[in-house]
This record gives sequence, structure tokens and C-alpha cells, in this order.
Amino acid sequence: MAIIVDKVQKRKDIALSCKEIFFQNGINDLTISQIAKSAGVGKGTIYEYFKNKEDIIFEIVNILIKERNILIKEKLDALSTTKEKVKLFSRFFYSDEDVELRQLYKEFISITLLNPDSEMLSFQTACSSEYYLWFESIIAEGIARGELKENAKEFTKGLFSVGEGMFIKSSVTHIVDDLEKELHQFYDSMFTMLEIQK
Amino acid sequence: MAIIVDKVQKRKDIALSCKEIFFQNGINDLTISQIAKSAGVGKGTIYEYFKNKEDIIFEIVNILIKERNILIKEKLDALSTTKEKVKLFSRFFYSDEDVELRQLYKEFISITLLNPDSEMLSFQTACSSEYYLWFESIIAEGIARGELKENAKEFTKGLFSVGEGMFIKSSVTHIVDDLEKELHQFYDSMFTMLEIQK
Amino acid sequence: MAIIVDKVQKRKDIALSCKEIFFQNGINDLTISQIAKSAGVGKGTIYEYFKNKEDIIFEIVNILIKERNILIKEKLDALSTTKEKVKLFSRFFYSDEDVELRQLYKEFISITLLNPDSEMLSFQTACSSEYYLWFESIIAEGIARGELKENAKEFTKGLFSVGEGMFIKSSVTHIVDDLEKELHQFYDSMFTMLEIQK
Amino acid sequence: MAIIVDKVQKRKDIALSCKEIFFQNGINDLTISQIAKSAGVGKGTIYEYFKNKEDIIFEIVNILIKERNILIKEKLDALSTTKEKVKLFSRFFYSDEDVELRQLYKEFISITLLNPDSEMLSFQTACSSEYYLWFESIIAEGIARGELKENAKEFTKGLFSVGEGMFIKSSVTHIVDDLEKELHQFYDSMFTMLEIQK
DNA sequence: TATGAATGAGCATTCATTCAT
DNA sequence: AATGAATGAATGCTCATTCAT
Repeated sequence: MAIIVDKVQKRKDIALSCKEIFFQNGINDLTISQIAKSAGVGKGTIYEYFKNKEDIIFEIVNILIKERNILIKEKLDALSTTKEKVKLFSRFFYSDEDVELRQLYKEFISITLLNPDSEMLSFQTACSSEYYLWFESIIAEGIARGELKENAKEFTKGLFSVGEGMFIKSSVTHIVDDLEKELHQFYDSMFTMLEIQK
Repeated sequence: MAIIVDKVQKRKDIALSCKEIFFQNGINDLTISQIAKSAGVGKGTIYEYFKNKEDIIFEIVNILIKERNILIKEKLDALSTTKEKVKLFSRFFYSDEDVELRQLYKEFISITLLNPDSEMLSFQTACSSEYYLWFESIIAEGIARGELKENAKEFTKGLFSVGEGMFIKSSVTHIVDDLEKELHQFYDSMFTMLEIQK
Repeated sequence: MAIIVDKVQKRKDIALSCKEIFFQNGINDLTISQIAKSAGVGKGTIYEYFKNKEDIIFEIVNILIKERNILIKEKLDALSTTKEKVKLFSRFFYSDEDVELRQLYKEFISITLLNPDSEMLSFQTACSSEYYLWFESIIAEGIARGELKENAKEFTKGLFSVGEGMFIKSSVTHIVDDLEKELHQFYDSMFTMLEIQK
Repeated sequence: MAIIVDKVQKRKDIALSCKEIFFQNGINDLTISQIAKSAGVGKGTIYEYFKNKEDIIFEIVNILIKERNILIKEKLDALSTTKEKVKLFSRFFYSDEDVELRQLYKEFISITLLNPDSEMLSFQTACSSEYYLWFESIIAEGIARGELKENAKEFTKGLFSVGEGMFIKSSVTHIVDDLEKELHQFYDSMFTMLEIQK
């Protein structure tokens, strides 16, 4: 009988094999030829495992995000206050360790803003939703634990979005110079108002 | 001297002549040939007045923004409360009347995220700064008039950025469904905390 | 021996299994993958029974032609005059019931014109010869029965080819508008000259 | 001012420059790169003068046909009888001097049978119509001059198409072995019946 | 000052066929 | 006998910018 291949695993193998050039060249300059070469397979083989170029990118990003999510989860568990947890979320936008993934995120946003096709939107929604649900539960938990006032819930989406907003502004203008400082300052001020003083 | 004035005027003429196709086709599908044709000049002539394609786009966007700013200023003056003024700013992200300019804004962000060259950043900074300074003074004035608490100042950049963040999220994911509602809700909650109750 | 019979039968089974997609997609868009899928076998298995893709098409067309020939033969026997019999042959080029086979015929001609390799020519010759021999005997019989003049024999190949010629012209130009009418008119005029008046 | 180029002439120049490779490689294997190279211009320049690859082919074929038509017209004028004139038309299908154009004609038919898009049909119609009108007037003239019987008119389309039909049959099968002989024989038999005996 | 002819790099994708198992 | 994973060649078209006139 024929060779049986773990399609799922091979997808990952191919995707991971080009992680480096993906980071180096960015999404737009990544060619199928490069991917095939770095994966050590023929170009045709790529299309046995991926529907198209976009599909490969989705797979890579998916893997990277999942890797990162595990780390985040560990770190979140290690933190005790809601403020620290919220701040941890915003670290992605400025920390040195996320510089590569952040660059991809920019390209992703860029592509989606230009071509908001449904697959792209769905993929981005899937990625973001997981984050947002975590974020929501952190705020809810903060209230439940008597750490935050009841109305903190009303600020959930705003607290979640403000990082994104400042990130974009800092990426496309000089208005936000020191993103890290600005974010900390904002969250500090917010939590001063939202935390129940003991 | 007269010649210089003509140059400035002709820049505007050329830029304005293609405003329509600019809105219709978007930035990426706007070709120099189209611009030349709609302006009634040769392709070479375009390069007598503009350094490159980007330069033309800057000119068009500049004109459009200035047009819009005049309108905004009028509307701001007609409003009495700080909350209303702040909300007016965020209207850009969802109002029907700004749909075309908003589309361009998306494309602009998209381009800048990919190619954050200094000219692009400077231009975007120039555009945003003016807005931000207005925004800053509105908050400051709100405090001065005893409408807002002193610490409202600490939220200026956050209040300014949250619209951007939700806008991006609503553009690239399905997480923010009803942008208008979400924004109003956030600002209402914020101002409940920031306004001095009488 | 039994195995050989199985091979022949399996060829037919595979060929017939994709008759539908063959009609739907045409020759060029029919892929080996589709054939294998619709036949419920692996791609490699196809090559156990067929030399190559062309071979599969030959098999399908062969089956379809044989099916059609039986029908034609029945209809021919039911007709009494030579003119009617000749006209029946040309029905293929315009009748609604042959629309699918006609489409394949076009594709077949198209392929053969581009790649007149010997196998293709032989196959087409085999298909056409049977028809032509019928046609020839019909004319001969018409003469023998005193229905047609002796010299009618000289027009055999012409009468046989004119349908093909008009069909091609109607397929690649707008010159022949109403193929059915033109053919009838031509045959009527011809038979007026060839029939022995009583 | 700018350089003024005779666009019409340059189209012809480019088209003619690749006449040779056109004959050698056939339509399908003719690449834009080859055309550009043989014309001594950049690939982009090709698209200043032609809408697409098909457009180039149309131009080449157009030129070749016009060249040939002039020759045909001269030869027609030199012939005295209608039979000779009609036979001259069919020479295209077998004569040695038309071997290259005939090859193109095959490819053209092949392409059009597969993709009968309107532009292709229109082009082919334009080419064929001119021929057909000539053919029609030759028959009409033959009748007017008392050379042919009145009813010869009814055979015009048939006489025109039979050459095409036999040509296709000889191209895709072995049924018509000696196309030249068969055609002559058919036309001889036809004219025996259509000519007014003196 | 105005023109417009010329340029050329760059890239995803399909699918018949093979052959190791 | 049956399979299905792997392969890789091959190509049209766009458009910002330049520069000779």
C-alpha cells in the first residue's frame, strides 16, 4: 500500500521550516519557491498541504500564536493583581521579546485593512477572540474578587482596545513616543479609579 | 514669484482633478496614467509638480483633511460639553458621511504599517498632531472650566487612542460589532467617572 | 483469462464512472484526481488500466459513440428514403439531444488539430470510418434501388464532408447562423439534382 | 515636445518582427518574452501597442491574410471560368505555398473551438466573411454570365464549406487521403451538373 | 515647460505521471 | 494489485519613473 503521511504534522513541519525566512522577509516577500526550498520539498508538494500561500501564512502564525499563548498563560497565572495581568497583555505591543511576532502582526493588520476578505477576517477574529475572552474573564474575576469596582466591566473593551490604538499610533506617527510608558501611565490612572481602595 | 504660486495652485488642481477616481479606486489602484488623464496633462508633467506618486497622495489627503477640519472646527464650536466634543472626534470612525475618507485612512495606515519610511511617518504625524493638540486642549479646557476632574488630563492619550484601537479591531475582526455603540458606551462610562458631579 | 476480462470490464467501469464530470467539465478540465475519486480508486490504479489520460478519454468516447451508434442504426432502419438517411447523419451537428457529445467532438477536433499524433489520428479514423462506411453504403444502396442517379456516387465524400465544414464554420464564425436550415437547404438542392424523377 | 510614433506602423513592425518564431513555434508556444526580444523592445512596450497576447496574434494573422488576399485577388482576375475560381479558393487547404498559414489556421480553429469567446469569433468572422463574399459574388457572376444554371446559387454555402469539411477530416483522420484530388473530383462533379452545356 | 514612449522585474499555481511500499 | 505522496516546469502582465525631444 501507499505511504501514509501525517498530513497535520507535515503541515507544521513545512510551516516551521520557513519560520526564519518568514521573520526575515516579512509576509509580502515570502515566495512559494523559498518556502519549498527551505522545506526541502517541491513546489507542488506545498500545494498538497496548503490551499494557497495565505494558508501557509495562517499555519505559521497559528503555530507562533499558540506557542506564545502558552507562555502568556503561565505568566498570567504567576501574577496576582488584575492590573498586572492587564498590563501583561499590553506587553506584546512594546516588549523586545515579541519584536518578530509584532512585525508580523503589523503586516497582518496591513493586509487585512486592504483586503478584508472573509477568510482573513475569520482568522484574525479567531486569534483575537481567544485573547479577548481571557481579558474579559480577568476583569470579571477582578470584580468577583473584590479587587475592582462593579463598573469596571464597562471598560473591558476600552481597556482591551487602547493598547491596540496606541500601538497603531506609535507605528504610523511620532505622537506616541514611548509606548511602554504611555500604556503604563494610562493603566495606572485607570486602575486608580477602578480599584477598590482598602 | 508668480510662477511659484502657479506651481502651488497647479499641484492642487492636479490633486483635486483625480479626487473622484481616488475615492472610487482607492490608493493602490490609482495609476499615474489615470491621474495624468484626469488632470488633462501628460504623465511627465505630473513629475514636474510632484516628486512621486506618494507625493500626489499626500497632496490629495492634505486637501481632504483641511476641508474636513474646517467642518469639524465649526461643529466643535457648536458643542458645549467636553463629552460631546470628545465624542465628535470619534465620529470619524463610524459615521456615514466619512465613509470615503475613512477608507483612505485605512489604506494609509496599511501602507504606513508596511513601509514606515520617515516621510510617511512625518506626514501622518503632521496630520494626527493637529487633531491631537485640539483634543488635548479640549480636555484641558474641560478641566479649566470645572467640568472635569483634574486627573482627566492623565487620560488624554488613552481617550484619544481608544477610538483608533476599536476602529482597527472592528476593521480586521468581528470582535467589535457595533463600533458606534461601543465607543459611546466607553466614553459615557469614562465621563461618568471624570466629570465633576454638581 | 478471467483476469483479462476483468481488466476490460474495469476499464469500462472507470470510464463510465466519470461520464458525468466528463460532460460537465469537458476534456481539458477533467483531472486524473477527479477520475480516480469518482471511480473510487487511487490515482495510481488508473495507470494500471490506462496508459495515460488520453487513453481514458478514448475509452469514454468509445463507449459514448457505441451507445449512440446503436440509436442511429435503429433510426436509419426506420427511414425509407436516402435523403432522409443522409439528413439523419447531419443531425448530430445541430440537434439538441447531441449537445453534450457535440461539445466533446469539438474538444476532440481541437486537440487533434494541435497534436495530430498517430494514436489520436488512428482513433479518430476508426470512429469516423465506421460512419463513413455506413454513409457510403447508404448512397450506394440509393443508387442500386434506382432512387439516385449513377453519378451520385461521386458526391459521397462531399455530401459527407459538407456537414463537418458548415459545423466548423458555425462554431468559429457567425457566417453560418442557422446550421440546421443551411444543411437542409443544401441537401434538398443536392437531392433535387441527384434523385431520379419518376 | 514628446516623440511622436506612428502607433499603427509600430504595431505592424512588432507583429512582423516575430513572424518567423510565430511560424516556427506556433501560437501556443509563442511567449511575450520572445516577441519582445525579437522586436528589440521591452516587454512593457509590447503592451503599449497590444491589449494582450491574443491581440498580437490577431495583428500578425491580419497582416498575413491581407498579404495573401492581394495575391489571391490577382490570381482570381487571371482566371476565366467559375470552376477555376472556385477551385482556387480550395487551394489554401492543400497547396505547398500556404503550408505555414494553414498551420496557423489549424491552431486558430483549435483555439476557437475550445474558447469561443466573442473577440475570437468576431475576428474569425471578419476574416471569413471577406472570403465568403468573394465566393458568393463569383458564383453570382457565373450565373449572370450564363455560365452556371440559376440554381447554382443554392449551393454557394455548400461549395464554400465542403473544402473546410474535407480539410478538417483530412487533418484529424486518415479518411481523406489525398485532399487535393478529392476536392478536384468533387468540384468537377458539381460543375458538371451546374454548368450550362453549350 | 511639457510630453509620452519606453522600460523590465517579479511570482503563484496546476496536474499528469511515477514509483516506493 | 493497489496506492497516493511527491514532483517542477512554465508564463502573462502592470505601472512608477525617466529622459530625449
